[in-house]
This record gives sequence, C-alpha cells and structure tokens, in this order.
Amino acid sequence: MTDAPSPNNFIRQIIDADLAAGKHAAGIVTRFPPEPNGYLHIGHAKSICLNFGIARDYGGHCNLRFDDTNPEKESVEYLDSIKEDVRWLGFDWGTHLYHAADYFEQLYEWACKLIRDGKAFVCDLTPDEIRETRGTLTKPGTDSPYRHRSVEENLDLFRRMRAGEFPDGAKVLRAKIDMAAANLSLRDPVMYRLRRATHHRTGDQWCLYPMYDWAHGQSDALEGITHSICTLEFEIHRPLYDWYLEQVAPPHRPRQFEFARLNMTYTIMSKRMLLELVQDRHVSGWDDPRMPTLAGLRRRGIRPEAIRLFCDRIGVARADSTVDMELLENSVREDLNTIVPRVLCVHRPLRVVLENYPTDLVEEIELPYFPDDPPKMGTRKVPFSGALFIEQDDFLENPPKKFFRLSPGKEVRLRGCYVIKCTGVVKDERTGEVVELRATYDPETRTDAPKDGRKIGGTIHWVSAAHSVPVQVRLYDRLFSVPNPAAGEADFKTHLNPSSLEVLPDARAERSVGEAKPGDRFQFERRGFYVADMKDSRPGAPVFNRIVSLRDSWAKVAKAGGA
RNA sequence: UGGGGAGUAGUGUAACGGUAGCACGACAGACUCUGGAUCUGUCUGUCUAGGUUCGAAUCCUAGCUCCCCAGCCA
Repeated sequence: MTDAPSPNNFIRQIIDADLAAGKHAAGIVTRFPPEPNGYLHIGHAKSICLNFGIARDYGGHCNLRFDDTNPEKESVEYLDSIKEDVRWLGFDWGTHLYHAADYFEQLYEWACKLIRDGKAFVCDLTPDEIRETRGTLTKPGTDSPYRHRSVEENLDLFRRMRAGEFPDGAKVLRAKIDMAAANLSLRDPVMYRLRRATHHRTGDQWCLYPMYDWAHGQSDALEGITHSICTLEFEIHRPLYDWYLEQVAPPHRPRQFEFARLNMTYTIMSKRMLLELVQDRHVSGWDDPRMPTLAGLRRRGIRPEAIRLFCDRIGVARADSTVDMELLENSVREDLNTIVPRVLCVHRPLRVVLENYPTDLVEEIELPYFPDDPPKMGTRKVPFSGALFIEQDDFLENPPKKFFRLSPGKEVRLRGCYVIKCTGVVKDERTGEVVELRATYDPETRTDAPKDGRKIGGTIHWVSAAHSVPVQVRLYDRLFSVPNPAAGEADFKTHLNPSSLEVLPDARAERSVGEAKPGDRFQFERRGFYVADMKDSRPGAPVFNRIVSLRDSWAKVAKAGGA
C-alpha cells in the first residue's frame, strides 16, 4: 500500500512559502527526536507521520535522533523498541540515525565559548535555592550570587566539573540571560548538570550532561535540520532555542515550529502514566493489546497502514484537541475490510441438534473467504453436521419485535448453508438456563432461497459441533471507561475499564482456522476482525485477539430499546 | 493576577476578504445469505460584542473561555 501524499497543513504551508522565497535550496530536512525513556505511542505516530511524511513529499530526509541527554531514565531497551516501531510504521531514516550523545564534545566546546563570551556561568546554588531565586510567574527572580564569576574561574570550574571533581548536584552551568524575563525559561536556565549515571551510549565517559534546551537546537543545527517540529508545550522554549543559536552562531540555522499533540478519548498518552500501568501490572506489558503504544497496537493486530490513514485523517493544527477513538476504529476497519478473509467462529456456543438431519451425515460446504468478491480469496470447505453450535445471543426465547435471529418456531439462515427452524428448547431443570436447541433444517435451502417464497429474516454464523476447533478468543475493549481518564483530581487508574479484556473459554471456530499462524488475520463474520496473537498463538492451539468489532446496529437498537 | 498560545457542527480538520467544505459520528432510506460492507439523503458550526468593507471565519477593537510555563525532565 503506497499512501497518497498527506493532506495539507499549516506546517506544509510554511514550507511551501519558504521554498517559494528561495530558502532551503539544499532540501527540506526534518527530524523525529524521541527520548529513549519509554515506548512510542500513537501520539508519536502523529509526529513520525508528520516529519517523515514531509521529508518524503518534499524529497528531503528525516533524521531519527535520540534525545538521550538524561541517562538516568534511558535504556537500550527503549532505544531498540523505538527503532523497531518507526520501521514497522513504514518509515526509513536510511543513514540518518543520530544521538544527541554524539554531540556532547561539540556541545561542551560551545558551552566554553559561551563562558568566554560572558554568556554562561558556573552556579553553586542548590536546586532549592535555584527554585527560590527563580521568582514566580508574576515576580521576577534574583541574580545568583555566582553570576559574576570571572571568565577564567568559570572556565576552570566547568573543566573541573567535567573532570569529576565535584559531587552530583554541587554545581551547574547556567546561561546568563535575564532573571527578570517574563518568560521563565529565560531566567538563567541550567545548561549542564552533574550526574554520575552510566549512559547507554557513552558509558561513564561523562558525568556532565546537557539539558534539553541546550542540546536540542544545537543538534538541529549540526544536522542541518530546516524545520524542527515539536509539540505546543515547547513553544515557550522557542525564545531560548533561538537565543542559544544566536550565541553559538552555527553555519546552519534551524527553526522551530509547534503543533498540537494528539489526545484521544478513552486512553492516555502520558509516558509517565503508561509506565505506571506497566510497572504496576495493570496491563501485561508495553505491548499489551489495550495499550496505545505502537507495540500494543501492533500486537492488537492493527496494521501500520491503518495508523498512517488515521494520522492523515486527524490532520495537524495548533489548537488543543482530543480525537474520538471512533476515528481510529474506523481507520482500522477500513484498512482491514477488503483484505481480510471471512471465517466463522462461535464465541459463546449454544448447541443445536437438527432432528431431521441424517445421522452420521457430514457435508463439506464450500464457502468463499471473501463473499463480496468470491474469486478474490478463494474458498475453503466447512463441515456441516446434525449437531451445531450457534451463538448464545443469536437465540432469544422471547424476542423483541425487530429480532431477526432464532427463536422458538422461527427460522434463520445459517451463513452459507441451510435454513433451520427452532422446534424446541432444552433447559437446565434447576437454573432454567437454555442448554440446547432442537431444530429442523430445510434440505432445499442449502444454496437457494426457500421454494415457497417465504422470507428469512436473518443470517447467523455456526460451526459443526464435532468438527469445529476450540480457540481462545480475547475480547479487547477500551482501556478506560471515561473519555478523559487523565483529567480531574482522581487517580487515572480508578478509571480503568474493568472489562477491557474478556477471555472466552469455550469459543469454537470452523476447522480451517485451527492451523492459523501467529499474525494471521480473519474477520469472524458478524463479530469483528481478529488476529492470531504473535506471542501466545500457535498452529493447532490458536489464540485470537479481537482487533476491532464490526459496527453493530442491532446493539444500538437493543440499547435504545431499554434493554 | 506575568508571559506565551488557541477558539469553525458532537469530534477532528479545511476555507488565507467573495457560495463555510471534508472525514468520523448521529439520523433516515436503498440494498444485502455478515443487523457487516456498499450506496443515497438529512443533521448540527465560525466564542461574544462592536467596528472596517459592497462583502468578514478571515482585518481592527474590547471582552469571554480554554491550554502551556516557576525540573539540575524531555
């Protein structure tokens, strides 16, 4: 599937205007700059599609750059997962793989330049003191007593910080800007802090680590980034981004642009909260099929094509927004609809015995995998016998008016097969529960409508009791039961949807899916799209994840009917 | 109450002084051996109040609401 160019948006308009003005003759260069401190989620997918999509459509390139300036929270596990996820999403950084850590030496030299220019100083204040002297939103801060150290002293101290002469937290390097600036990020921001932590890339080579603001713009400059696209919360940092670049004055001058990050209903996008769900075992891991992580969506069975389609549909703008989960679900259905074979699987079996079907007869019914266009995917043979399973909720003893399924004395079509009529109901004597149905079949109706012209209202799915295979089916639903779990004062975990996972113990599928391989996708007719789980499924013992249910207009009717 | 941003149908996003469009959604109908899919139709909108203009979502003024910023996180 080759995607069409993504829809227009304000960033592309800026690029068009730049190009029209003769800028960026060497080409458009963007970057996707994750910190390897967690797994990528669908919000990152928005950024990836934006940055890599622009590079693709404008004939430029997009760098994958790890923003690895905080070794305490970062790891190779995250780094590897990010690379895997970007590739899986369908994007290729080619040779353009970078790490902020690769610029530490250059950054250090530039920091020395700022010191020499009187634009940075070593500060001995404690974190608390720095906070206290920073002022507040409405009150200016006060200068650090160390702000006027000589260039020589600063240079010497900074060198000794690097050499490890001071304990963590004892000193920082700060930019000398303006403690009275209305924009707090300009109040002598910290550029470097001491941190004795092993870095996943530079090991113990450094105990001095640059802050994001200092590292990011310079990294962009080094890489020749033309459009450094980030989310709205960094907008307030842009003056600092520009200030550092002005001081360093590198040959290439990148520019920062901000867009609104993705929010979606019934889920969370906060890395911190996602980590908490994983650590506290509310989910099985980063790749739990309920997680909004790319690893989770992948294991759920969603294809990258669907995510790219979704990202094109949601657009890019500067206003805060929350996208309906429905939009993702629709993108998933649309992606899968025409490419996935249809098969039959009964989730909660109810036994039906056909009283007039010849004992011991088994018919092999040839059914197309894609009924809307039978030649497209071929056929398979499905065994039919006198003992079947149908879905429990396809039978109602006392049906409401618009119920088109099976009930006593009524008929239904078995998908791709005979019309049957319910002739009896067997109940558990003690509980009153319906445990079996008796029925008759109409031998004339296997491929045709009833000869006498009577109308059959509904069609239900079925399997032969003796020939079907047991499968485990895992019904996934939204992770949270409220649209915005992160809002409000209550712990977001109190909004976890208790029925976000339902495991069906007795599901039965038609014989043909018994040998499904991990990753195989099917539509179980009238239920939804499913994938054989990559981790837990194996041929002969399939385990299916529900990717997304089918639209179900009966569910709405039933609900509206006050059920 | 300092500074920086943002307000277009229920949701998301176009329109860049000239008919407010698209997608999701909802509703209605057609079709249907998936209550699926498909097709058709309908629905709801420019934050408010002024102003400029032949004409304003767009320009101006005032106001309202929401978001972001006081990490040695990114």
